Amino acid sequence: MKKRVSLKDIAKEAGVSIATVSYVLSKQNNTGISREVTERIKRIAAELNYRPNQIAKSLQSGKSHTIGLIVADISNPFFALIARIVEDEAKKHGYTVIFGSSDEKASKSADLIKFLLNRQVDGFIIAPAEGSKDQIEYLKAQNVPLVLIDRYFPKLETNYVVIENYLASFEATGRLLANGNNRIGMVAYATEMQHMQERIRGYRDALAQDGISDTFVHEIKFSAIQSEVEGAVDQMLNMNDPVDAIFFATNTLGIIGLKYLNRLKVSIPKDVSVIVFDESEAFDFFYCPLTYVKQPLHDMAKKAVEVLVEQIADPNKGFHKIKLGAKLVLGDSCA
Amino acid sequence: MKKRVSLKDIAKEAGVSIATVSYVLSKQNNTGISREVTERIKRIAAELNYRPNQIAKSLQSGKSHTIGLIVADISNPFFALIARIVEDEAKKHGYTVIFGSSDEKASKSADLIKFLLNRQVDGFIIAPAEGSKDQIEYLKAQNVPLVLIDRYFPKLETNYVVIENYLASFEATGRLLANGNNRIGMVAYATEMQHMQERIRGYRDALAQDGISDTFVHEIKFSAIQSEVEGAVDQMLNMNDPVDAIFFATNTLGIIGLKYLNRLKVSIPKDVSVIVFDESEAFDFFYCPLTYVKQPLHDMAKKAVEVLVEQIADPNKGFHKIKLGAKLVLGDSCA
DNA sequence: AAAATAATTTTAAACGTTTAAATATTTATA
DNA sequence: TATAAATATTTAAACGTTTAAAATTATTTT
Repeated sequence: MKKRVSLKDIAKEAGVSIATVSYVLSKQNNTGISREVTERIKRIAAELNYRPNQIAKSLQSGKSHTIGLIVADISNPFFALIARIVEDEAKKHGYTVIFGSSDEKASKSADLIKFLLNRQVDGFIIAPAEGSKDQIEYLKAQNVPLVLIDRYFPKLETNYVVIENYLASFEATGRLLANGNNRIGMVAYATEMQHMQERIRGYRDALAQDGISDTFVHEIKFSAIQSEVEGAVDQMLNMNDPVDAIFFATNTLGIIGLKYLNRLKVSIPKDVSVIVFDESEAFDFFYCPLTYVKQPLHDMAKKAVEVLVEQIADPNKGFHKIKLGAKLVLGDSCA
Repeated sequence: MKKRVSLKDIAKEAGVSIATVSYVLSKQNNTGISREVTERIKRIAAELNYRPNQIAKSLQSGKSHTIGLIVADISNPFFALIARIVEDEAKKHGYTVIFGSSDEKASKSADLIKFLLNRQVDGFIIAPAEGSKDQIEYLKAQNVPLVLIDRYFPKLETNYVVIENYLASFEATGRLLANGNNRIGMVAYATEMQHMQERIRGYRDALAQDGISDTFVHEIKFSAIQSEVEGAVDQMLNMNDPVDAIFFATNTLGIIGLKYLNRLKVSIPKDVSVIVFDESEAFDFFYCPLTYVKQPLHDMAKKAVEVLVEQIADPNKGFHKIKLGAKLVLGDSCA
């Protein structure tokens, strides 16, 4: 790689000191450098195609103007979209994004955090994995600006931007009930993470409010999603008194579950009603327009960047705890 | 943000010079530092939770151990998957990834390249946008290691990892012909980029080889994808002698086209046959299993990282020009 | 024309690291 | 016990930037 042009090169060419060049090039105006020298330096900088070395700037300023984004999996459309919005919003504020995928594993998350800290990111946006609470606490203790997204730890004071999982789930389940279903199963992830537990609680409370005591929650391990979802569906359909509705707690669970229901030739909503938390391009091709919970992803990601940038600028502002509402979009999948 | 622990802090604590600490901590062994001092320094470093400042290392070494990834849109599953694989492969080689989305615009691509150069990335993996040829030439002239992915410029000597677009398209079109279709339309993007032109050429040659002179290529502008795809489909179906098959040249075009065909209640493959270049989660929900071209995305991304890392290590190795085969996966959508 | 003031430019240190070269210390050899 | 040799440690410069403070030069003011 060709040696990059530095202030030194410009200084030599212009016959002035490095400092003079720096003043001219890094302050917008009023630097006390003469008009003539200013112009000469600017001309030479342009001629030599000077590009400031951001790394040197970072070392000097202690700011990298970089934010670390940690999600479960950047190839999951849910997170990919978040990443895209974070990228755009961050750029608006002059920040670059370095991302990493934790695969929902605390160990990978820890590696990523270390890695990104070494690279001196100015702050983090994290969709925390289960068991990563101590990592977040560590960052807090180090006063590293951070915003949790999508999930958070209720017992930990942090900035976060999440959605009203309980309400959304309560509403979705309520819709199934209102449509006459009363044996409603739920397929969720096996995780203590609050967002998932809230979705389950919303489901349970909705049933309880209707005086229904039979709940069927199937918690799926990340390590064997497909087989466990299929097992859960099998179980729910093969009970003595099978379910008449299934509520999938995420995008991925819904896709896998619906694919399996297709394979079983279970007809929706005739044989069983379905609601999915999250949307997906894929659902547009499902023969039956789905009823699903639409998360305000754009707002969530945008807000997260805003909060983070604010925290970086002034770490002593109080915590931002933001819960956004989700919308139940009605299709024909729960009759 | 709390002041980070530096070599200086450790040195002071240990009563030795910074250099000694550096030798102990950065060389694995045989540094000529006494056993006793070595152990003391290591202990103190651990106690203080020392983390090397990667930025300072980068400044000193001239290597950032970062690669820039530029794709059209990170939220497009095609690129999101590439990003994920690049991330994983890069990490294996000790590299971090900074990504950016060009939205197929040369101007955005130029901004991104500047931005990433300022951040001293060691090299680039780029899915180049139309009109970005001069940017790539500039990077070449500056001897910045780079690998093009998915697309390339035939007249420009660079490293690239792409697929055999012509062959794949030829084969796909051949399949439509073999199944008895002979009025075959194609929906592609309006771009001079070679990958798209090759797909169109493959389609044309396949028809020509069968002695069919009626070709219907609709080139869609990025600025109005949905309306133009729908217009193209309308036109193809409302001709005097309508098409009996449609070949969508990408993922996105296919999804939009199929959604529209659904809305028109056009039945596949009864009313019209369909093949799509690329796969998508969404296609799994389409009522008719699709015949599609499956790209070896994993190999492509992995190879791109390998080539880039090799180029960074030794920029004088010759260019790697890699074309991977794609596979036609048979469904029931072309009868 | 000297002194005071203002305008311009340079020096030098700093950010945190690496590393060649110099120096200091210990151990071995004669 | 000098001296040579080997071992251990430090000094100093460098990477490219910023910026306070010092120095220089030019312009006013008396």
